[in-house]
Amino acid sequence: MATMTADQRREEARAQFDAYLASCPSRKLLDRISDKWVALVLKSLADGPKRYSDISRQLAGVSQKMLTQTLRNLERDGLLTRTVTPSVPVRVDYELTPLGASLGAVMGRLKTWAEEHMAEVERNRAAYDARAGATR
Amino acid sequence: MATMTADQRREEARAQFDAYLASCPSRKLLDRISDKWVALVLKSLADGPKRYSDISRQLAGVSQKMLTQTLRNLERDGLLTRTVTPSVPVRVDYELTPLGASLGAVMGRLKTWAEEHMAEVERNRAAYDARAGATR
DNA sequence: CTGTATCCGTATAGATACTG
DNA sequence: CAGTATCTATACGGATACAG
Repeated sequence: MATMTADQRREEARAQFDAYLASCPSRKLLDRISDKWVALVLKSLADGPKRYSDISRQLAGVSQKMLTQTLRNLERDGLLTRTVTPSVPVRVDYELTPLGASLGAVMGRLKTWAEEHMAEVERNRAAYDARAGATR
Repeated sequence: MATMTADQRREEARAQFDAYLASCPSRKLLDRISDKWVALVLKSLADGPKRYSDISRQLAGVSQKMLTQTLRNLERDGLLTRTVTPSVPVRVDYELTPLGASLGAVMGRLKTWAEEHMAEVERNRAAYDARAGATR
């Protein structure tokens, strides 16, 4: 094997790590669920199918663009189904698949942890900032 | 109460929803853990304390800037501790707090779901793309 | 009603160079 | 060894206008 500079070795290690990350299931999952509206859509659909406008009304902060984009991505991944009723005006219903529902259950675990511990995190953060502010 | 246009009502609903989101523990948690390197750092420290350079070597893809930033944020939130040993050269050790370890455990659930189901998600995605491609 | 198309401002990650 | 400071490119969310 030819000799390599430290820079070359570093670069190779980085490339390998990036490849590892790209194939890592956990990483892919995190990329998917950390989209800003995914968790909220999953939660909105957790208690049954809903129409586009219903979801839109429930998640008052979401733009049409982002809602459509989020729904499309979730449909693409098989986490929900999209059913078009060609009436006038058209009606589109979204419903979680079993796969989507099971992901929703896991997200529920996160929610539980958040409700139990985020207040402590907030306190830690405030204390840290107070210390940093005091020494400045 | 004064009358409001539909636009005004919409805007108010959006403002309220944004406020709700800002105070939602789950949202805050998701914002924190979806930082690109948080999960990896938690995992790296799961099996015991490590030095800065050790983490850096293990996560070959991370830049110094992002690693430092991630570690600082986690320290700020009380999820890990930072211990400086003023030798020459300096030595800095990072270690999960119990809070950080408990978050790591929850992340483990996500990992399990990912390992069990992400392959199916990938297949769904590929099938969806194949359909979309065929009709184009 | 349920979208699509386009533009724009900002936030973020990363590269690079420098320091105690 | 363990950072800090600065710059840049890109991606992303959001606003707006339009359409089937």
